[in-house]
Amino acid sequence: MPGNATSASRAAASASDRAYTEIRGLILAGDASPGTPLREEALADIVGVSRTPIREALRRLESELYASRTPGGRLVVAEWDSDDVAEMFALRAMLEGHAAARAARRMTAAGLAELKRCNAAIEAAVAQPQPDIARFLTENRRFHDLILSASSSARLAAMLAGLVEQPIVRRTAARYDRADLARSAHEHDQMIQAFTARDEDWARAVMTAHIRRALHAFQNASPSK
Amino acid sequence: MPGNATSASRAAASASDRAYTEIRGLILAGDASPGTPLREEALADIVGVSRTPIREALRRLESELYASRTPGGRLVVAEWDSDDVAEMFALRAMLEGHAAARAARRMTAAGLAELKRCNAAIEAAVAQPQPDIARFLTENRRFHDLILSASSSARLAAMLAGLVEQPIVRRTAARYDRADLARSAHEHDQMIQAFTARDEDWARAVMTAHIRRALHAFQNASPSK
DNA sequence: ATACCCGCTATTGTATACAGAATCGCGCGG
DNA sequence: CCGCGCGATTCTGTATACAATAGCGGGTAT
Repeated sequence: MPGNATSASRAAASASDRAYTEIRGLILAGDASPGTPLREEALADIVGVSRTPIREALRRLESELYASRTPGGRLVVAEWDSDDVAEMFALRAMLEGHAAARAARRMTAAGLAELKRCNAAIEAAVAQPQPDIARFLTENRRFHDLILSASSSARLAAMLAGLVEQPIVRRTAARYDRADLARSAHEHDQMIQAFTARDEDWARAVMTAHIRRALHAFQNASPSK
Repeated sequence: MPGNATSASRAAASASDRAYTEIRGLILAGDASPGTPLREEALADIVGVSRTPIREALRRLESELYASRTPGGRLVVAEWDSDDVAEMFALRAMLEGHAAARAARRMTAAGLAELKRCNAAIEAAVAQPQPDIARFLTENRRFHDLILSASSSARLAAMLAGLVEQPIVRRTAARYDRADLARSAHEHDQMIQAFTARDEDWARAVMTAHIRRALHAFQNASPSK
């Protein structure tokens, strides 16, 4: 059984993608604290590729604000204060709300059926004696992705890509109690109803509320940070 | 007088930046129509740099949806249909509206004074017998940049960066008649009032209306496209 | 003791070289 | 006559080499 699951499952991706994932992982895990310089050669040694894919990964991380540039052009790990996290949630609420509104216009019967199956899986994961958080996270992500894809806006998808931090979602869900998890599923259900009714405003409002509630759950989970 | 003004004025920027600007220019000018393959070596010859900076420019253009990837990993000039342009305006309206709301909270006296001077310049440019469109565009951009910077959100700035297409703004303004231009200045003035009153919702609403009007001006200017 | 200047080193920016994958055209077979 | 497979060619992905520049530390003069 060579290697661990994480690296094995990503072995097929390109070197740039692996570099991106790995470096981002270092940042999000806190192994590289804010202000730490991101030196290309050092990272190349860590990831095990040359500087070229490292550079591409860093440019991407810079554009997503994981890293910031010093006056002299060096990259350092960016500071993420609570204001920025709140801003990320606010932007997500707006953009995913917009996605939901678009999706309400464009939703197909097949897409709707898939959403229902997906949320049924979420409800099942929540209903267990010990809620299955991992399952919840997987299916929750899928639920949101289905809506995003139903919105048929590549631009929206691109903008949201760098905004939906799974580590943040995970931390949020980890603090959800059963009632919160059930509420989430219920909100998803409301969205399905809004899609069925093709009511854009309703869909937008439910999605916005859904994400803003997540913001406050996250803030309660880590009050000082 | 060697070279032209454009290339001369950008000679100091890095090779990657020049590549980005030049390639984007080719796309926006229509020299490279949608579907045209963007081959790295060919572009390297055109721009006069090696493939490395070309690659960085292309990754950036790809992330901003100027280019899209074929199944095999080749880049081609992306198709921009009227739906996508409308979507860009919609997103701009949301995001700049959000920026205006944040700015209303954070606006300083100095920032407000600068906005007033800026809009005075716009009004002057509009009031001339032959409205000074170039001046209008410069100061208009500055006006919006001032608000964005007053909003103090690096993330918002990053998201809007790829969205505010000067060529589109230019085409829009080119079709504005004097009344439209005056209306623009008047809307700016309303924003200044909203900032003075620190009324977030007002600022957001005026900004949203401002940009949505621009969308319709743009659509009227090029009805078939 | 402190502030400034100079030279060295570390680090990024750019170019080039090489390897692997995808596409296109040709010839073959149905 | 059309479809399919296979090889040559083209293109991208990655590694390495070279150039330029920013930052740091030591040394010196005031």
